[in-house]
Amino acid sequence: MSFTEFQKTVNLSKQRIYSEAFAQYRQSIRVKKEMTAVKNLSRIFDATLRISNKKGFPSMTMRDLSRETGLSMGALYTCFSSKEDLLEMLQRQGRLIVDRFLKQATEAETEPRAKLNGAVKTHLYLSEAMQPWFYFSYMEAKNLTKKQAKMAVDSELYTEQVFLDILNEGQERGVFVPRDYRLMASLIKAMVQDWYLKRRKYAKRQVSVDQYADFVLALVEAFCLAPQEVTTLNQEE
Amino acid sequence: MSFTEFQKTVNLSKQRIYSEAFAQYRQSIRVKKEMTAVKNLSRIFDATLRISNKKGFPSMTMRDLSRETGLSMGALYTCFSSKEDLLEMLQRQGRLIVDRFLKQATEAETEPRAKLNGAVKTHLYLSEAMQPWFYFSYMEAKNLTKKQAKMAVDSELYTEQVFLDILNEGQERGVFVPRDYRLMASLIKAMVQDWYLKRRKYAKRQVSVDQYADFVLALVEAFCLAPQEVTTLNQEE
DNA sequence: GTCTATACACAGATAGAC
DNA sequence: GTCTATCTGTGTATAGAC
Repeated sequence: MSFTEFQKTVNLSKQRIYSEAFAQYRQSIRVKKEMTAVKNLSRIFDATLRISNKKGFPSMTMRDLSRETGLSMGALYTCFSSKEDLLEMLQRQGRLIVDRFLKQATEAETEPRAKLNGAVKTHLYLSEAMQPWFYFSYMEAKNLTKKQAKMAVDSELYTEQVFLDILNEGQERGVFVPRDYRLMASLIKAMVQDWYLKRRKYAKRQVSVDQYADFVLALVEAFCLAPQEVTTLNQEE
Repeated sequence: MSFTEFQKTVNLSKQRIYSEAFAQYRQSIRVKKEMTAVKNLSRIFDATLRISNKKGFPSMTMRDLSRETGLSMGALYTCFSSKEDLLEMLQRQGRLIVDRFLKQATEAETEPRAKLNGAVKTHLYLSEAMQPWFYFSYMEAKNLTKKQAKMAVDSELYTEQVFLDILNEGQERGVFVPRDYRLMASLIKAMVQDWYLKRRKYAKRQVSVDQYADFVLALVEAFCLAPQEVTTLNQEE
């Protein structure tokens, strides 16, 4: 799947998930009509990401948010019960989308190299399609409650584990040579993160997400691929 | 130089630089005796890093800082004129140390592979010796003034340029094969940053800074080294 | 449901005693 | 030089009119 197609499916699923978010938070939300709630919540989430990614969530005031959304303070507080509650909702709905996409994507391939390729591309595509949310989650991790922070760390470790499992399986099957794959998985994660953390730098240099993905994969394979696989690769070309 | 030796030289130079910081900020500091100022400033800087790296600089209150340093609010404000001023001083003194060490380190080697090795190790050692400051600078970049933010970005690009120059020179001399070295330099930087951003994760897994450095270098060389260099490498062993 | 006006808490900063 | 007590601004959150 190309990135453009991927982007579309993410946007579609966003709408569904906003509705689900409303259902889940119905208790803590005063607004009763779903349409109003979803419409406002999506504006609020977008505005929160825009403002927070400029000056940080703790420095974003409710008056900032009121200005950016065009809603009054009163209207804002019918959608959430506190600033902390807003953070939690934003956090949760983002993870909902991410989890859904990552789970479905890892099931497609079976061959280790194709699996690795798929995993890296899915992660990069997803972080590109939801860049503001990924950036926000990384930078505001400190402001989360203990429970929320643990979930954030867990989901990061889960990602790493996906890479690690693929690398280990590849080694067992003789596709990859023995290496410290724990460390390798961490570094793949680090490189994937750099893509959304330094989004502007790469945009300025006109590096596309596909170029980035291919480069990271080539780098990792140069280090991990067994010699016979490299030969196979050359014959294919 | 081993990391332990490196650590010592950094600590020595810290003392000198605190004195210099005092000299530089003499105008905006009310305290007159150098000894008092330096003693307090170093306590304040350390406490600021400790608190901010837990909850973020904007969420750190002056009362937090007062508690952590054991100094009263009044005493704090004799050392700096505002919270923003404190941020600027901390930022500047950190960069002073970093610049000094990076400049002196790049001059030592001439051969491309040794140069790359030296550059990566110096960066990792320095970020390890001053981990709280590096973490702080990365995370609080949003809170800096425009001028300060530009300096932070510049110094990041400078680092990348150091790696890029080494890689390009290596390619010209036939030690490295042709690659997109702009992107390669960015990824090296990303991996170096991951070391100080995820300090706890690596500590928990008992990965030492030397292990990390060696792994990153092996990964990069597997991708960039010309075939004849790999042969040379194997013969050496 | 949405607005305006306001309550209340707490932040940064300083004055003045010692 | 350092302390305690206090000023003033601004942030979150809500009450009540429309």
